Parts: sequence; C-alpha cells; structure tokens
Amino acid sequence: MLSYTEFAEQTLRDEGYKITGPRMAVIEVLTNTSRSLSPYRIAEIALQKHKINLDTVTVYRIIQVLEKLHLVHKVHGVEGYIRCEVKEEKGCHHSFICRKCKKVQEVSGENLDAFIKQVEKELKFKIEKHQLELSGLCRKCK
Amino acid sequence: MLSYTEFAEQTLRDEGYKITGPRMAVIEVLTNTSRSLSPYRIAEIALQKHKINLDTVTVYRIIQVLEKLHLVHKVHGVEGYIRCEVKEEKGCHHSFICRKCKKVQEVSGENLDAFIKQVEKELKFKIEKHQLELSGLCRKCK
DNA sequence: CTCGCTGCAAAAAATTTGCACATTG
DNA sequence: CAATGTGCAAATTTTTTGCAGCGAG
Repeated sequence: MLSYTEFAEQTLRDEGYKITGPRMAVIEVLTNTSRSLSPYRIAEIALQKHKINLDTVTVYRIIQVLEKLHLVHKVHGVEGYIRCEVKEEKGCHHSFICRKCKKVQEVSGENLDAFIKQVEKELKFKIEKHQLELSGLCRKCK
Repeated sequence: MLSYTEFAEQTLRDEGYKITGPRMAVIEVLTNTSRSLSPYRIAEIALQKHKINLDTVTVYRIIQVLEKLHLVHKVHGVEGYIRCEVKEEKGCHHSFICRKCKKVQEVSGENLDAFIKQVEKELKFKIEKHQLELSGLCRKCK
C-alpha cells in the first residue's frame, strides 16, 4: 500500500505537475499530522521540522493544486487543510474532529448514501457533492 | 407560526439582549434572502434596500450573537451566513446549496441519525455535533 | 440612569496578484 | 531550453480590537 507521500507524488506526476522541493515538503508535513493546518502553520512546521523555508504564498498555491487533485481538503470546524485519507472522486468528505485534541479523522460515508438518495427523491434535487463534519470527543479523549 | 423576524426578536429578548435598530436590520435582511451572505454583503443590502447604514464591524458582532443563539449559521460551500430554518438545539445543520442559483435550503436530518449512531458505535467516538452540506442543482435549475 | 451596543479608527490576519528569477522535465 | 513553479513585494480583503459616545430598558 502506498503511503500518502508516495500516492501524492504519483498523482502530481500523473497529472503533469512537476515534483519540486516545496511541493514535497508540504506533502511531507501533511503526511505527518492528524490535525488540520493553515498554510501559515504548514510553512512553520516545514521550517522547524524539516529545515525548509517555504513562503506562505507558495504554500497557498501548492494547497490549491493539491485541493484540485483531491489530495487535500478543507476542514471548517477547525479552519485548515488536511490530507484526504479516503479516495473519493467527487470531492465528498466525512470528517470527525475531536474538540479536545483537535485530531481529524476521515470516516467512511457508505451508509450516508441511503440518506442522500432519499433527500434527492423527496426534494427533487440533484445532489452532486456532500461534506459532513462530525465533532465531539474521540476514543482517547472521552 | 412566527416569522423568522418575530422568532429572532423574541429569542433576543428572552436571552436578555437589547432590541436595536442594527440588530433588527440584520435580521430583516436575513429574513428576506435564501442565499448565504457575508457580513459585508449584509451591510450593503441593509443600505440599498432598507436605507440603513450599518458598520461592517457591527454586523460582525451581531452575527456573532445570532450564531450563539442558533439563529444563524455559517455556510462553507458559498462562504457566508444564513438564518437557521430548522430549530436545532445542538448546532447541527444540514444545508443544500444549489451550485447554479446559490440558494441555500435547510433539509431535515432525521434519517441521518442512524448513520451517526453507527459511526459512534464503530469508532467509539462521542459525537456531539454535525454539519452536512449537500450541493448540486435544485429543482428549478435542473 | 446604567449597562450594553454601535460607530469610527486602526491594527492584525488572511488571501491574492504581478513580476523577475530559479528549477524541473 | 521551454514551460512551470517559486520568492519577494505589495495590494486587497477579511476579521478583530479599543475606546468614546449613544440609546434601550
């Protein structure tokens, strides 16, 4: 099984993006965290832990690319970005955020489908994407 | 049945907040829209449609109060705030946003409960709140 | 009349843009 | 070497803060 770093690198390559130091540094930071991080925080961690100086602007631009490739998604409960654990084509995400330790964990959304189909039928909408954020306490913080 | 304006006014009163011109103006703007609005937009509309000059800072502070009282909630798909249609105590929301006309509609989340209970059991989390955003095309825009 | 609310000024934070130079493939 | 990507400077936008004066209850 590919690590997130490897998978992200491969995806960039496949989509015709160049593999650069700053891009790999951002990916590395995202690989090693379970919290959602702002561009500013990502640059900070890259400097502290990897001795790589990243301009915040560069991080913004890299995040934008990673978001487009569904390698990263935005978390709203605790502003910031996190790597996509579950490969979801359409940009649907289901995250659980612990209000105490702030760790973010993606959960499977399989059983959500029934609910969504029902809303579609009842209200005659065409639902293309969805994003669910759960929050509370994780197993350890309970 | 109380209108949103009436309900919001009553809630403010009940919670010991003063009923002021700016507050009622923001509530009025929220009552008359089905889109999600930024504080800046709210001030703009208050001026254009109601001839009331609101400082953006004041709108920020009013929104903050309304959010605390669950009278308003943030929409992420199209940054901005919208009135809460469905009275939900715990701050759980389920919105549908049309990607074409940008209208936001709250939907009932009753059948989501089963899904949430399952996640709680499987992962041993304690889920306190959730927010679901659906997007796609509404009936008219299909 | 008092306390909470608002407006104004200003600061701080977040995000975007333009351009010259550096780097990957 | 050509096309992309990065860093730096600066602009723009969003959000927060402090304080003096106003107004609802």
